[in-house]
Amino acid sequence: MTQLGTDFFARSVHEIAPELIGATLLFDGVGGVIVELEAYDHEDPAAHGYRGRTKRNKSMFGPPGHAYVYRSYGVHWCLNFVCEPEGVANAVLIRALEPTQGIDAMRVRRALEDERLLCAGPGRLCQALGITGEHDGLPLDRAPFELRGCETAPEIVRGPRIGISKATDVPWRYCARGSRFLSRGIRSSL
DNA sequence: CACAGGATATACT
DNA sequence: GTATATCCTGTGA
Repeated sequence: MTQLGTDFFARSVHEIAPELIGATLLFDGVGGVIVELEAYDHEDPAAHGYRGRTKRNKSMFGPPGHAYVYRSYGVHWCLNFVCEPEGVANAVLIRALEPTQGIDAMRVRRALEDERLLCAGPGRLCQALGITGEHDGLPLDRAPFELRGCETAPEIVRGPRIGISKATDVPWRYCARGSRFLSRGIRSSL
């Protein structure tokens, strides 16, 4: 298992995104395998960084290899990984995990038995791991975060992104093929 | 399936 | 200032 550090994120989001499928994300020892994510780049009208820096998205403009945590619909927290180059706001939205560690802790936080739904969505995942706005801007290669690559890359399916109204034509959603822990099903478009 | 919940940002008057 | 949209989810029809 390789520890994924700053150098891993020092590349284009579109290279990084598919390589993160199958990686293990832990937060304070709780987490699992990434099975779903989406890429957002700085020329992307659907991305928060597209219209420039604000108080909410400032950590998107910070150094790569750090977390960008934002509040969605005033209710949920969502976790992104900031990618190179610094200062233009490229990031990967983590959308779903397959729970492997600390499952009992996640069940308590989510008040939910069903393992399949513990981390099946960006807001659910943050609730299960206990990630909030306090953790915005933290480095991913240091505690409480832990991020490890996998040795054998899983089969990947790409498709259009979810929950956006702009740039819906680009297939920048990546999923582990056949995973039952996805936030929603995917119809492979390419 | 529809829709409320409610912070943050932008686009209006 | 008000109105509308948003990288979502739980609940109830």
